[in-house]
Amino acid sequence: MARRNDHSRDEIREMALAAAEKIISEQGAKGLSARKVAAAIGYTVGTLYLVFDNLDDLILQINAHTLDQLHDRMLEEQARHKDPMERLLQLGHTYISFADEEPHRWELIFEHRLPEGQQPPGWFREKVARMFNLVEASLEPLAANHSPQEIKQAAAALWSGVHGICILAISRQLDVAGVESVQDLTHSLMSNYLKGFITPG
Amino acid sequence: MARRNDHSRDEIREMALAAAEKIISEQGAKGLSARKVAAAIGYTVGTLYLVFDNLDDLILQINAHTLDQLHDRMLEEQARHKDPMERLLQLGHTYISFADEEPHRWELIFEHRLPEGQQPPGWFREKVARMFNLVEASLEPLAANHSPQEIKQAAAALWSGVHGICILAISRQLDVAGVESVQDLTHSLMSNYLKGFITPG
DNA sequence: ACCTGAACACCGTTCAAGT
DNA sequence: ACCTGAACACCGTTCAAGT
Repeated sequence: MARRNDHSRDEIREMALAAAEKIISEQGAKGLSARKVAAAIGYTVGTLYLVFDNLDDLILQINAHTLDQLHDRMLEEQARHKDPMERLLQLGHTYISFADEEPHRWELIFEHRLPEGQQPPGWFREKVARMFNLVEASLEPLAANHSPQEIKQAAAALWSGVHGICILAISRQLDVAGVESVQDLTHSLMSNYLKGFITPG
Repeated sequence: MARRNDHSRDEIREMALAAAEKIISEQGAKGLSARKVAAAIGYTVGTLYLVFDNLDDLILQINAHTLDQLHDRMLEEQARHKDPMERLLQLGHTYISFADEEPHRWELIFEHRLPEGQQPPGWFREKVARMFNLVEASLEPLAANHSPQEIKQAAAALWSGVHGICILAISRQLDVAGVESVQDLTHSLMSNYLKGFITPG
């Protein structure tokens, strides 16, 4: 079973991340374990600790990758529209679609808790901020009569709202609420909020 | 260490739930273990399995209790207002306050995942529905010109929105978005949405 | 009848020892 | 130098055996 020198540090890292993502996608956060990842790439558990600080570190890196994918896709699909309102609404729909297609990986971003008192590293927080900034930037052209502070708050409200729909949809709690189409609900939330926000008085 | 006949089945159940809630409140979901709960009430692990099916069952019962408390408090604090709009807004504020005061217990309701394919029992789903119905009922007097179906959807949108704010606030992701007051954000979300929803045209 | 205590199959993490 | 394999301190869950 000795595989020494078969792979570089970086190769092992990539293999481990890919294997871990597969486990998460298929079985969710509960299905992940260091031993399973190690087995999947043909190494011993100990080897993982040469490449990651611990499981939290590994999960953080998976989440970083997921956030990158999500951000790329939001940019991509938004680029298909010219109308500012449609560009903003598209962000919400892309967010929902992604969560729907990759529920376990999407959930992991927001469910993963670092040990008490520890907070995510700066490079991770920036990836979250970047996504939020996309909402803010897309809202701006629609809200010329508002202060930057008001726009920031509105962007946070919109993102929170869409995010909440995702969470409740994934945990199937919206069934109870008699919701039929999650995309319709998202549209209703965003367009009514925007109508209220933009309309003067 | 033999405690036989010291307590009835029901007493052990209550003691275990109380001990488990304390652990959750203080240390979060990760801090909970069957062995810790057993130790806290002076019994062996095996005893817990005479009283609960498994850990998931225990957590479901904790969550049921938390949902009851939350619902009671929403009713209570709403009763302080007569104005329909204020009654509705109060629901959001109470929801946020509760999540802020009991983050770990509140999180557990929505983070806990049953094993693949299993869904919560009917009595649990009813507790979630009851909370949602409260939002719907409070929205009704404000939306006389809308169909029951539209009101249902609007209630779902409002609840999702407030819920999303809670989640992002607790996981400290709104800091990144430059939000100062969570209660202000909640007010902005609800009042702008309602303005858009109620305003004709 | 009620509860224990030990067992089983798993964990995350560390680190001396092997090649 | 690189990785292993065994160890340590934990898990959830079960169930024969003790009182």
